[in-house]
Amino acid sequence: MNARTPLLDTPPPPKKSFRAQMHEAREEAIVAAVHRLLADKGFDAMTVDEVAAEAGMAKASMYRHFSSKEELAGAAMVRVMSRAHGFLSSVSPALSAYQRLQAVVDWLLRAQLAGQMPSLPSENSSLRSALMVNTEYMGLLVEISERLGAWIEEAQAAGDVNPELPPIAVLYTVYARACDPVVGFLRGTGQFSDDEIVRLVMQTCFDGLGARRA
Amino acid sequence: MNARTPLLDTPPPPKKSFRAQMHEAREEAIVAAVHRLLADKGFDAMTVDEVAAEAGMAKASMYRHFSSKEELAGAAMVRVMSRAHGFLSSVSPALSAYQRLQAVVDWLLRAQLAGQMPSLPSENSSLRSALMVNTEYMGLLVEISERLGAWIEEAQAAGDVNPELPPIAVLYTVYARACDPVVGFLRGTGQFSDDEIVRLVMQTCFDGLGARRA
DNA sequence: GTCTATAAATAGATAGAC
DNA sequence: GTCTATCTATTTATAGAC
Repeated sequence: MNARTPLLDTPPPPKKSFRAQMHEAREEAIVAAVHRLLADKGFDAMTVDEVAAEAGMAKASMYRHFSSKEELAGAAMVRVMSRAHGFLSSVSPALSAYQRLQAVVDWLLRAQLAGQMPSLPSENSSLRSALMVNTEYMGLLVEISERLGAWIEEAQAAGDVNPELPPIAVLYTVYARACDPVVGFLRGTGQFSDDEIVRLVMQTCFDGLGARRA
Repeated sequence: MNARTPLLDTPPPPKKSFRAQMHEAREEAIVAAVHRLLADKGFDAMTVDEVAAEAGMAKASMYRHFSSKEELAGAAMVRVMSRAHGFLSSVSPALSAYQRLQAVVDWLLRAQLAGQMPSLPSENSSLRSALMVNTEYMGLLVEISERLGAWIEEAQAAGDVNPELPPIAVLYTVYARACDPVVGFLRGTGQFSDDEIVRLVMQTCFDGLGARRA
């Protein structure tokens, strides 16, 4: 395909009717509600009645947009992954790979503190299989993983990340910060500010519990 | 109280009727089923019908032993805490505090790998409040926390655990290994043995992701 | 004490009027 | 397209016979 035919790639970009805008606004309200409830109580405990109530519409109307609870959660997860992807793109390439990874963990922890990190069900769930066949979700997941994977190998080559660790283990450890219960535990004590919590968890994540002897 | 009056502390220890033994055996079957299902799918997704089926009895019979789903989960959690408490008591006092903490994390990770670690619901759950008023559970939790807390401070005094970290943060980080999703992720790849998974997670836990420079 | 049968409430999902 | 009203299945929990 020729680069001189952009119309074929982006047909009518600023051509949204009023109805279409309303449609998107309502869908956004639904996804936002799912996003919040998913972070608040998880997929199993979330009910579609709650979602409809929080989105401010009738349940049947909601089902015109999304045809199942799994699809609702999928849309919310795509939103989360989109934001993560957007953040990755915003990280300054001037930073070292190690610093970029730290920025990612920082972002994940702050997103969790802000109540924006959905808690997915423990494996063996209907949601897991629904997400696996969600091409938009999986595409974002793969792209994020590849980008982070490259950063990890770069940081290992630079001697900043322990080169003995398999990159996949480092990647999963970074991902796991998105649902690290230590964040909630520490906040529950009431002894720490959000900044302190982020600092503590980041320190244990990158430096470990053990003392670093000189 | 005099040490020469043990009967007052342990009234009729080996005085169990056959019926009482059957009673306990059935209760154990129930708790074991809850334990397994809780680890498998979590509290919200677990149904009492499943528990009764797996325990091999009618649901109504089960309700004679435990009067609610929360109580079922509470009993299973008490069992988990009892095992943890028993493990703590079995750790050799000859080990350094740091080594004892490592033994605890090792035990938690292997328990999770064996599918014996219940996944509790994300805060704001009926189970949380039920556990908070379960005196047996809370008593075990406090005792375990105090013992681990002492080990942590001892390890910090010895210069083995980073003394800049608040002990409570170290404690929570240790606890969190019981539900670390990295374990399941790594197993899902099929690339690592259980021993390798334990080694990798323990390394990231105690040494962090960052390289340890000489 | 254990069972079968059932109640009572709630879940996800749809019908059909407007 | 949105709503009210409803369906169907499932869930927690109990009644009552044995």
